[in-house]
Amino acid sequence: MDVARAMVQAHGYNALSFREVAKAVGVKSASIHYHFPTKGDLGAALARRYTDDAVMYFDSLLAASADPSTCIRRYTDVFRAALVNDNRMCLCGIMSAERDDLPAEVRVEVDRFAEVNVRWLTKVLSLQPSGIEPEIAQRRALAIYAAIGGAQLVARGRGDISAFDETVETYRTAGLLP
Amino acid sequence: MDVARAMVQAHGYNALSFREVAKAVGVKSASIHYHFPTKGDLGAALARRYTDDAVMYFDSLLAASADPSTCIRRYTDVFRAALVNDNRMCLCGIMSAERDDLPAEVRVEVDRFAEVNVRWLTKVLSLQPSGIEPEIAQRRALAIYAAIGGAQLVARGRGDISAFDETVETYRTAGLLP
DNA sequence: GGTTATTTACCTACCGATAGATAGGTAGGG
DNA sequence: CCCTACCTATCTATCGGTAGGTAAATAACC
Repeated sequence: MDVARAMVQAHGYNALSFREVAKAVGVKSASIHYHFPTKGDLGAALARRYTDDAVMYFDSLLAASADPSTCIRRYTDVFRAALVNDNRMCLCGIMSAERDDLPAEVRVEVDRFAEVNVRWLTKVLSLQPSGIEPEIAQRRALAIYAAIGGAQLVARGRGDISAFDETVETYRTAGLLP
Repeated sequence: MDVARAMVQAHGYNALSFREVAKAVGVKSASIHYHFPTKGDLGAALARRYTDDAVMYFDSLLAASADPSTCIRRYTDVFRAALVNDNRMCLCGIMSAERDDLPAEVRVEVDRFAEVNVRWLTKVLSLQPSGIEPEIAQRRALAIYAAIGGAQLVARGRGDISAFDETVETYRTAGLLP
């Protein structure tokens, strides 16, 4: 699954191949089918684990610090880390570009990732001492999620992490990020 | 080329198929190869025309109005229009997700699209009466380009144009957009 | 103007590679 | 004894791309 995840993060769901995964881990492609009968099963398992891991990490951030500014900083660092790690994308970010071609079981997991991200961001924004209406917080959360995803995509295209850093910093000074 | 462009906007470069294009226009795939010997030739031609059209339209916007706020509004409307039109993506936006797998001749065109967008946005931001340093303007332009692309991707995933509208509006009230 | 040569834009019929998926067999540990 | 986790072998579908042929339009020449 680690190999498959890396493949998708680098080249998208479509480029995920049973034969390539099998070759990388030293077995035959039929053996992968034994654990994941269809490609949709494999893709859904990847996205599910990815989202679950994210939820756990994000919750641990909130438990460690109630400061929105710090939380958001750690949040953007997660997306930054994907770029640092072999110029990869967020698994569900790159999959969402192929959304219409994904098997249904994969699509629901990709959608869930976006949902939990927005939900968590909404919660963090609501912690601000200044106070913010729930509906506004949710819109702002969606805007942040979209902006970070876009920044990751653009920075990866440029192969330049500083482009990501400067873009996120621009979001901050502009007032989009707390 | 219109058919091919629509296919890429909907499903990405990888899903672009000579046979599918040929079927849609009522010829055989070999006839497409006559005009575009390789898939890279076709993809590069699509991206080149797309970028050239964008440059022409953006320049006409600047000629029609020197007001940054109005220009940016028209700019975001271009990306909005793609969503309205069959829930499509920006051609080069979706291609940039597959950047590492693109033939070189396609990749340079995709990169050029991002470049001309950032350049144009930089020029528009520089028109602001408040005055802005060139380097800051360019960073801000990149941030805007990334944010709009991200908003388009997220809104398409939700199949909800109002998500795009609200996100752009949030960018505006936050101060990212003039 | 009429004839010939060339080019354009398509066609049929393939090729090799690769994809996901399946059937059926086998070694080994509990 | 049987189940887990692999294997070999193969299927069908689709991919980009090529070879070679053809009808019609166009250009060149006498």
